[in-house]
Amino acid sequence: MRNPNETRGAILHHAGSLFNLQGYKATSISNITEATGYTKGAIYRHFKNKEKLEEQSLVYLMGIMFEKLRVQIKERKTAGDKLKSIVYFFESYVTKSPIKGGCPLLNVAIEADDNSPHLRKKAHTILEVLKESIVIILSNGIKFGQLKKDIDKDYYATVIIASLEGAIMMSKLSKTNHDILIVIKHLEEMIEDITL
Amino acid sequence: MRNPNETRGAILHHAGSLFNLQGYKATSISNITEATGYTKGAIYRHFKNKEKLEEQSLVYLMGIMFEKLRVQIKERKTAGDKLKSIVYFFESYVTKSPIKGGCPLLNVAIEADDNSPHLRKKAHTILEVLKESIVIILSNGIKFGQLKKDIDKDYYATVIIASLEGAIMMSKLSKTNHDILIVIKHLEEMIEDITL
DNA sequence: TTATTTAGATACCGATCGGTATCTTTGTGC
DNA sequence: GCACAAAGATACCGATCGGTATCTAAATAA
Repeated sequence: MRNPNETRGAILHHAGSLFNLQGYKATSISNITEATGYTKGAIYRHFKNKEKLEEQSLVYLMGIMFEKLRVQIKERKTAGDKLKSIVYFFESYVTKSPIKGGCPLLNVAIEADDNSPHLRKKAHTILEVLKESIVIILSNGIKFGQLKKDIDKDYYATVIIASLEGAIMMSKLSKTNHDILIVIKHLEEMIEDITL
Repeated sequence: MRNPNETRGAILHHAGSLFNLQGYKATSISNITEATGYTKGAIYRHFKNKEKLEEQSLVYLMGIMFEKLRVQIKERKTAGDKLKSIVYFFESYVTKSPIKGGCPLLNVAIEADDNSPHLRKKAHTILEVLKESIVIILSNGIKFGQLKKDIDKDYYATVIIASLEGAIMMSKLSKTNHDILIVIKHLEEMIEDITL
């Protein structure tokens, strides 16, 4: 009946959801005990303190997102289609987010930049991983003759991420997907421009 | 010696700074008493409760930003230059932000979307004002023959805001202006494309 | 079956939260 | 100069915060 791994997973799951929805600082341990049904004793057995729980929850959330994204990318054959699948993945944050509260990277970046250096550092690494995975798609696209040869990979990776994250922010405020659909259109054209 | 207007202004100023830097929920009334030198008695005389103080502080912050932006825009003659001045204004959030903590609109949008409906609503209005001011520049640019005739104004306004806000987020994590400079380059080219 | 370890519950800690009632001090109109 | 109103300081409230010490109950090894 008792399963420590399952308990730990349930805590991470619910804590991650709450952190992403309400914010890290704004979510209390009590919120998490209520959501999980476990007590403080259980939480503090599995996590040294709230700071560590925040870190692990962020890693857990991003693990989910990257896994979903990886599946989407893998389904497509060409670099252009792979890039577009990333774009559509971000649109899902708005319309049918796999995790309530939208993009965990955006959320943690805004909350953790000045205070919470531990979260900021982790978020920065996550951003680098995301950027790098786009760069790799671009590199392979060039190698396999699907994309134009002399494009600035860092440039396109940055523009894609920035405009999508910004659009998520706008869509959060308007509560529609109007803004992100516009940005998607823009990025689709941009991707077409570098496709051979 | 005693000046209620000055007191109110000082509270708004310091509260606004702290809210923008640490977050609204994460900033306590005590933080504000320490920053201002005033006591709770003074704060609660001028503001009904923390919620109202948050709202007024946001309005105060955005007032500063819009005023600075307005000056930048007014200095330029053509629509293209006016648009670029907006872009450079956003870059200043990263390199020499007029307010610590970066863009108040981005910050409040991420923190206030799910909880704090009062802040979310105000933030949404602010976003609409920002978008509308870009649309007006585009409209005037068309009217005065500086921009191409049949451009989608909403499209360009949205792409500009989204990519700049997203770039600010990225620059916050990397603690450099690398990302926003890339986005600026992208937007400069985009603006050139619609300039006659 | 029993001894031992470990997962989780319970009860509590001091600190801090937002908020308020009350008091003192300052400026103002007469 | 005096009465009054407004500004701000002080002291306190109950609730909640993150965290811990201790206890009970369940799984495991012998």
